[in-house]
Amino acid sequence: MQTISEEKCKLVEELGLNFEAKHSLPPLAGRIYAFMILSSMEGHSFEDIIEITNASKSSVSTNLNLLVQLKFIEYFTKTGDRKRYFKITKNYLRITLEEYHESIDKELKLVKKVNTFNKEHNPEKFKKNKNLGLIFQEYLTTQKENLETTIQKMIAFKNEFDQL
Amino acid sequence: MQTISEEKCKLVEELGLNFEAKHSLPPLAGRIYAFMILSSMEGHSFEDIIEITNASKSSVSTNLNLLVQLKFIEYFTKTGDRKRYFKITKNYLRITLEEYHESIDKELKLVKKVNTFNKEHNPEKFKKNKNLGLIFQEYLTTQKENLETTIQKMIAFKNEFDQL
DNA sequence: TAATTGGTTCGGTAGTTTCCGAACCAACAC
DNA sequence: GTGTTGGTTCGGAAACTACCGAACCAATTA
Repeated sequence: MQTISEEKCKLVEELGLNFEAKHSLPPLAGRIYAFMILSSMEGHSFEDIIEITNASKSSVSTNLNLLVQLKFIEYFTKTGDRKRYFKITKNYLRITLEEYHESIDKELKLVKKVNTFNKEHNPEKFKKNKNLGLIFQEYLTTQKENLETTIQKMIAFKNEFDQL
Repeated sequence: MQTISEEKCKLVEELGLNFEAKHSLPPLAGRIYAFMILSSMEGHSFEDIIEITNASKSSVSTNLNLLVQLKFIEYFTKTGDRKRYFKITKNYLRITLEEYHESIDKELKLVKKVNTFNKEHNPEKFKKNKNLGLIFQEYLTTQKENLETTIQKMIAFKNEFDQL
């Protein structure tokens, strides 16, 4: 029976809630993901995760598969061992950023649409709020650009790292 | 019976879903808020909103009060008229940004906690991922700073505007 | 062959969310 | 007083979500 320290347990809950909210995942998926982030790279078996999360086989199966599908985690096998071992993907930070990027891009497009709509249909309101609207739009653009350069940085670092 | 154009109707749905997700609001609250953003500043009565959203009195009441409490919308009255008229608050963009700020601040604190934890408990993993982790942390810091300057800009503009 | 292991699929259930209608309340009109 | 208007509160229904257990399947072992 595997146990984890109380400190880790608490952090798993906190992180889990965060993932749940940020990526709209089911609670169990959030906890599994959080646990993986706080663990050594070696990989955890299906059974390990059942024990640690205190959840059923079926729930763990469903949520592991979900996380794999979303590329947050991946699994590997060992020769002469039918088990699958799970760990976070090497790219999990980049994937997170790419999700953020998509989200902000969507919001930016919406804001532009709204501005166009109001400019046409509520011209007085648009004039009054024009500058605030533009400040907001500018903010989103900056955030998006920062995301893009960060993603580039990560990719660059990854390449450099893999050369070693 | 008040009706709105199909174009506006579609945009309300799209924007509504976005608010729902970004601020974790009930769907109806999201739609009401979206509708307000796309309307003239004049204010809409309780009844207007019932007709436009095709929702019940009770649901509209609940969700209007929620939006007021969250300061996304506000209401005013007219002398000799018992009705309340609702419109988005002047600060709704700033409030949105402040919500984002709180959220990113929370995430940044968590990331730092996780880095500290892994540094102590999974030193090899930490060393491997150190740079990626720091890039991520740096990204969050930049986003937070951008939010802060944007909020300042909005406040500054607001003051300037009110002087007129 | 049968038994075990590792994991998936399916049906159902408990819990939660969102909404509604009916009853209600307060203010005003008659 | 009674009736109407503007809005709130409460109980419950419908829909959705997250999870579980049991049955199942496929690969391996005996």
